[in-house]
Amino acid sequence: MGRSPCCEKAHTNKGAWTKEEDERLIAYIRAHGEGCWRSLPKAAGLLRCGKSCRLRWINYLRPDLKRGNFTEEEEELIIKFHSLLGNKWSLIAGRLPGRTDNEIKNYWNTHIRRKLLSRGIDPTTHRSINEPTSTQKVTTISFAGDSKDDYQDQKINIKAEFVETNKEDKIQEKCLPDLNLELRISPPHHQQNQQLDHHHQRSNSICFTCSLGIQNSKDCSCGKINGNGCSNNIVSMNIIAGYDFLGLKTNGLLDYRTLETK
DNA sequence: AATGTGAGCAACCGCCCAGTG
DNA sequence: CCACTGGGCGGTTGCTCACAT
Repeated sequence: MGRSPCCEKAHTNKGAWTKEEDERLIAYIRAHGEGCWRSLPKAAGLLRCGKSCRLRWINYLRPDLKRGNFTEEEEELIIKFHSLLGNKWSLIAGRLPGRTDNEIKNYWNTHIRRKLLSRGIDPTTHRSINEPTSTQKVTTISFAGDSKDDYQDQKINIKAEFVETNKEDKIQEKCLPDLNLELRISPPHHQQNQQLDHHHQRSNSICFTCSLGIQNSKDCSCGKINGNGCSNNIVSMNIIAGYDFLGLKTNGLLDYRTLETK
């Protein structure tokens, strides 16, 4: 028995949504809320695929959407988040209220990408296009410890050194914060806190989604919101430099716990 | 006015993953 | 443990429109 399709394609409309379809979808969700997308089209009297309904609602019909051009601030944020997260449009969208992943993705591909290229910046790596690849050295990847219980000994140190070899690098240095990343396989969060307490360094760290200001995210793993604490096999990133990933000055350490190993 | 071309964007496709029985 | 489902995501497509020729 194979996987059943999400809808019967022969009996579904495709292409642009009509005003009537929009109104039906809005009316149904207002009355019943967002529920099972698979059964929604039939219940709402729409000849559409459930996925299509979901996409239409999330990207265009949701009442909290902000329409119109992106501001300079939003554009800067997108560039900075993209330099950190890559094409994780949904994560980026979570940081920009009223914007959808699809909208950001389109804006990136049509505007920002071209703008960066015209500035001589590779939109994928956020580094100078003319920059020799040899200038970036990744060193010191070490595994230590063989006890399963000793998480501290399972630390993986990955230090990225951006070696300055020409004038372009000096320009690049101004564009990107200087990151010195320490990645580690860490113990469960409560264990780590105990260890920190032991050293009189109680952690007030928050997870990545919380640090981005995303409220009630399902990705939250720090327990500040859902109280679940952290899971095993977490890669945490301590940004040791005096600037966070947005290039903003910071005094303390940032701890990003949701960059989990998969 | 007709045609060509490129940009912008809405929508679709297919894959992935977590949840469930 | 496995099969299946629903939902989510990123990549891609193709339509529309503005502008140039």
